[in-house]
Amino acid sequence: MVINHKILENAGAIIKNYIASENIFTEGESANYYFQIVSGNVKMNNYDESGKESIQHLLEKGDCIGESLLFVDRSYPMNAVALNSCEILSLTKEKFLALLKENPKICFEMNKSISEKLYYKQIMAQNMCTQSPTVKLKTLMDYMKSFGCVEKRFTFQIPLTRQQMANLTGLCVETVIRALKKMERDGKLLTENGKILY
DNA sequence: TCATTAAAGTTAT
DNA sequence: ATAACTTTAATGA
Repeated sequence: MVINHKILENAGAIIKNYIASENIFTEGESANYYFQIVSGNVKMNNYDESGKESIQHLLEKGDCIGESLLFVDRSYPMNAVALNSCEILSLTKEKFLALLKENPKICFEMNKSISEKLYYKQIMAQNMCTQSPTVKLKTLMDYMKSFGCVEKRFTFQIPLTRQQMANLTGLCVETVIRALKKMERDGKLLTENGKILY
């Protein structure tokens, strides 16, 4: 969790509820709130001209959404969409910035949060340029696994659908499936009724 | 080699 | 039930 729940509520944050596929914000809007997930999952995405979806980030409980836009005078370059029922704490930009000014510890946590997302972006930016689909998927899965507690081989279940992995890497689903099968053949991962163990 | 299209099977809502 | 996801196969850049 980036900011303590109580602190946020004391600062004036309220809980908003969202249903699956509901937009939290959309591309082009200006950022007026700080959002932090209490429960549920959220994706940040874009669509290209042909309608193909690209997923920027997948977020879960404790993560904040689009916080970097609160520090620059720009509109959102992507959408934030609830993947399931979500409870999200929201605090106005003004109150959020005031909270940071008077609380260095929270400010530090915010830096950590933004840096973590930047780290992911840096890894993926390089990844997207690499040609090989297996390398792209390996990089993505290594990153996901780095959050898992257990380090044993084939114990971490990738919490993504193949469709999501395709949208995260810019590959098409069919290529993801073929690449994963190849990796399974090469003993890089295990599969258990569709679930990927890495 | 990978994307695209199509078609069919499977899972989740 | 219906939509979303998975898989296989054929074709083309």
